[in-house]
Amino acid sequence: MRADARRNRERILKAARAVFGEQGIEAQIDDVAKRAKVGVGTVYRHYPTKEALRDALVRERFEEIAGYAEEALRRDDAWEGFCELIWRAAERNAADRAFCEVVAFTDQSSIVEETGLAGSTALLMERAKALGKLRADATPVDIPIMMAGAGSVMRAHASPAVWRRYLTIMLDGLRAP
Amino acid sequence: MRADARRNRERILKAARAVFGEQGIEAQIDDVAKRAKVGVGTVYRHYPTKEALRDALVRERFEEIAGYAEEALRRDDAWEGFCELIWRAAERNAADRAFCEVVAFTDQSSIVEETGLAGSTALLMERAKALGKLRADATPVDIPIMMAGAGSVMRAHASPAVWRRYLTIMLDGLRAP
Amino acid sequence: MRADARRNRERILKAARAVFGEQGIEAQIDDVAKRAKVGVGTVYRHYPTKEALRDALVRERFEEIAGYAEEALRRDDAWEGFCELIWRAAERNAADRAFCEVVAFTDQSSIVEETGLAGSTALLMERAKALGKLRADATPVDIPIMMAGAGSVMRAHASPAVWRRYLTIMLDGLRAP
Amino acid sequence: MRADARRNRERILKAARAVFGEQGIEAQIDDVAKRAKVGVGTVYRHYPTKEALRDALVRERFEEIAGYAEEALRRDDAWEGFCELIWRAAERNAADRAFCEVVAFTDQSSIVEETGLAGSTALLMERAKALGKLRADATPVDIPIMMAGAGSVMRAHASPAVWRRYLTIMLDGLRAP
DNA sequence: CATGAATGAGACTTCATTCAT
DNA sequence: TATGAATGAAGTCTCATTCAT
Repeated sequence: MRADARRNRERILKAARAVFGEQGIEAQIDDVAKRAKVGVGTVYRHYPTKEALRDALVRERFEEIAGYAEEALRRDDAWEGFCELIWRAAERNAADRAFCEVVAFTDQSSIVEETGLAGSTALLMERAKALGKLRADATPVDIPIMMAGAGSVMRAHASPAVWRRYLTIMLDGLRAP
Repeated sequence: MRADARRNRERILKAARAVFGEQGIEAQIDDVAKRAKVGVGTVYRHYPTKEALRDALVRERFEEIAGYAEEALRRDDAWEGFCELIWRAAERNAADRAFCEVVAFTDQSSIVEETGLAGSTALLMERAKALGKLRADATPVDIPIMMAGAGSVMRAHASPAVWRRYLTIMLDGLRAP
Repeated sequence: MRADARRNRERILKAARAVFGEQGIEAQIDDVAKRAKVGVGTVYRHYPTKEALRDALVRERFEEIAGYAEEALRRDDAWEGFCELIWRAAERNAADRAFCEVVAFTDQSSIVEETGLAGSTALLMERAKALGKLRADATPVDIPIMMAGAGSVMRAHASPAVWRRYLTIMLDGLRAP
Repeated sequence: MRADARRNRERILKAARAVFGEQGIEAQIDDVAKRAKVGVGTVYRHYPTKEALRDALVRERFEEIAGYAEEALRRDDAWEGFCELIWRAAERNAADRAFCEVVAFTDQSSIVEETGLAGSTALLMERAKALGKLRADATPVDIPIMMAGAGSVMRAHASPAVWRRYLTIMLDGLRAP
């Protein structure tokens, strides 16, 4: 890919992050283009539909979170790693309106699978169960569920205190009795 | 209000319940009117904006749930009453796409307040705490939070098993340690 | 249908006739709306797609021509009736750019069938053959063929003399040897 | 012109023939470039507009047909030569969607003139008239007319039988009575 | 009061052509 | 000279809301 194309692609992604983050999935491609100081056509050249752009953003974020999961796996206490993963992911997502909307309303399990997040989380949870700290019946699907829930709580209630409270309860619910 | 006007209002509400329930907030007023066998103008006469109609539906549902809360208050064990309230509300909401979307994405606390649901729940939770069954730091805002979470889980994952699992974890998280 | 709706529908059709006639199938719906002094939405209410509007125009014209065919059937000499039909249809179409384009490039046989033009023409041709004036191997499909040919000649060559010459040759070709 | 430039020009023409032939005038320059394995810029360097490229293709074809006309002139019977010319040209054009569209909708007489096709045809027709086989009032403009008609028939009706029938009638119409 | 036709801003997307690399 | 990324006007269609009948 040519240097200028890569530069533009970056600009578009950056602009998209901002615009989607502020306005949610309803954000307009024209606004993204304007923000990126690029013609609409350029946006469409890189991402052939609005959905493609949105998915790129979502995937990017899940890749980042997959990175957190890798780090969490390196911790001694898998349960603590698990909790930290959840908290870090949530902190990261809190300001991103579109991401919250997407995970809250659509099943993103294929992306979760592809980014390796599913795998790492499964491993992490198994270990946490082995430690007797995670409830035995917890499953990897609980993660998307929590994220969906957290996403909507974040969208519906401005205050971080509210979603933090939500996560606290949720994690307590997941702790082994 | 004239008799026919009241009748129309009822028809509109009924149609709106069906249409919004099936199609979510994106549903069109025209469809509601068509279903109600009424002109769009009539819908707008009763509910000046789409939001007004949606709010009427939401309020109606919260009033129903407030009724459940009243019943729950009459039970001997407040914690059991609380759990039952949550489960009944969830069962009720599960099939209503628009309701899920609304509670998942917007703060409906004023309606919750006005319908008396806030008050009953507060009382119920106090009693459950007194029994030592609800965690001491639980607060009435946890209810809308749970509903937001459940709403999004319901929208994102078709299977009832998924949101039931979600509620189970959530209620376990709320149980006194 | 309400009086104002019918009036608008008429205005739209009239505007469409003019705009499509002048600019061909590429004409824009916005222009039709502007010409009809009506919002775009109104055009789309009456004709849900551009194609629907175009088809309405085409059908209208074929109905008119089907009327000519009825008249032609009432003439004593079927061959003369046939020729007259062709000439009248051509005169009618000559000024209509979109119609020429449509018949020149797309098979409109279903509309030809539905308007009854196919039937009348078949009858007319049978009689003309019985008189020994139309070549025995001529078939009703030759009509759309002639119209396609005439349409393109009309579009490609401004002068009426050119397409009249075309029709003359064509009809001579159809005359019994 | 440099050797590689000439080579590119050839590749572009070849690709354009294929792409326009398949998709008609609506074909995109990008597709031509892709097929030619060349950048769009290169196409535009050789042919400054889409029309220029299309015209090059049309001219090329008319030159080929002019060659047929030369051959036809060498035949003993000018009328037979004329008929053969028409048939050969038609067979050649039938598979070329863009060519059909161009001749069906635009007057290409200047190209017909420039390629010498006009001259050869005029001569051929004069001779055929002298033989008493071509109708006396036939003129060289009848050729583009027939081609326009045939082009549209070819586009509108998939089956070769249909346009062959068209040409048969047309040639019968041109035969001296 | 009821009706439903009309409105029109605004959304997404395409593609001929230009121009930086 | 070649490349192909960038441009952006323009086109189709939608839908919340208004208003004439």
